[in-house]
Amino acid sequence: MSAAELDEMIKALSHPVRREILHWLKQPELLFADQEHPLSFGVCAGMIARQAGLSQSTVSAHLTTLQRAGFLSSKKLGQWNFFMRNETVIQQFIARLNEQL
Amino acid sequence: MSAAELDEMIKALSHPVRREILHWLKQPELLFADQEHPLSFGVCAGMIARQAGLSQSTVSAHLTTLQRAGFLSSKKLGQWNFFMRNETVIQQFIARLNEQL
DNA sequence: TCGCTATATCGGGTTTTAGCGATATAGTGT
DNA sequence: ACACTATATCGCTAAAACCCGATATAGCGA
Repeated sequence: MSAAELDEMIKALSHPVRREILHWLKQPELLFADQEHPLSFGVCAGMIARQAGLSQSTVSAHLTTLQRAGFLSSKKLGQWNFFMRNETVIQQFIARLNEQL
Repeated sequence: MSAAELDEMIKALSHPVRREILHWLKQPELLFADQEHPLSFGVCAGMIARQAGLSQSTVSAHLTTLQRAGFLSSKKLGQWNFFMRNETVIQQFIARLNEQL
């Protein structure tokens, strides 16, 4: 993980809504049990937008930010885009922060 | 550590210069060995400014941000203000991030 | 094809952040 | 008191981030 990548990751976490999204996706069954598609695919963007209470475009941008930083991966199925946490990256980030800080 | 405090801490880390400052202060003897005052007091603002290569006022603001977030503490001696890392807070922050994220 | 849904991207207005020089505050030494 | 040093704060401009509605893209179903 380069310094530039670390920078992008920390910036991605510097917005409370993005941290919330990451947190929600830790246990999707708590908040998104009503999703029509299996949660094993991830959680689709619309449900996350509804939970956040922000506009669709705003939340889409937040998801893009989290994905670009590497914290989320996405899987496109039909017209839906499902997002899930990238646990490996998250752990690497914490470890890197631990030694870098 | 409240959610608002965590937010302030992450925002404080979201600027690369502020992360560098924290890093420099981890082993002050590597970069600030020429300080006239004992490094046990911390590192004075002027030396940090010189190292950062930014204006005095800008670096002073960065130091204030880091201090408000709790990452740095300062000790005023005469006309100098010495800054040092608050290791306890830094470790608490990492731990909190680990469980929150 | 047409209409509907889900999502991404664009354009623009508002807010926040970063940087600087100038100034204020305060300590030091003469 | 005066000059000098160290640092914080102010006032400002520039850049970045945030949010929204509107539009574009693409899949789905009739």
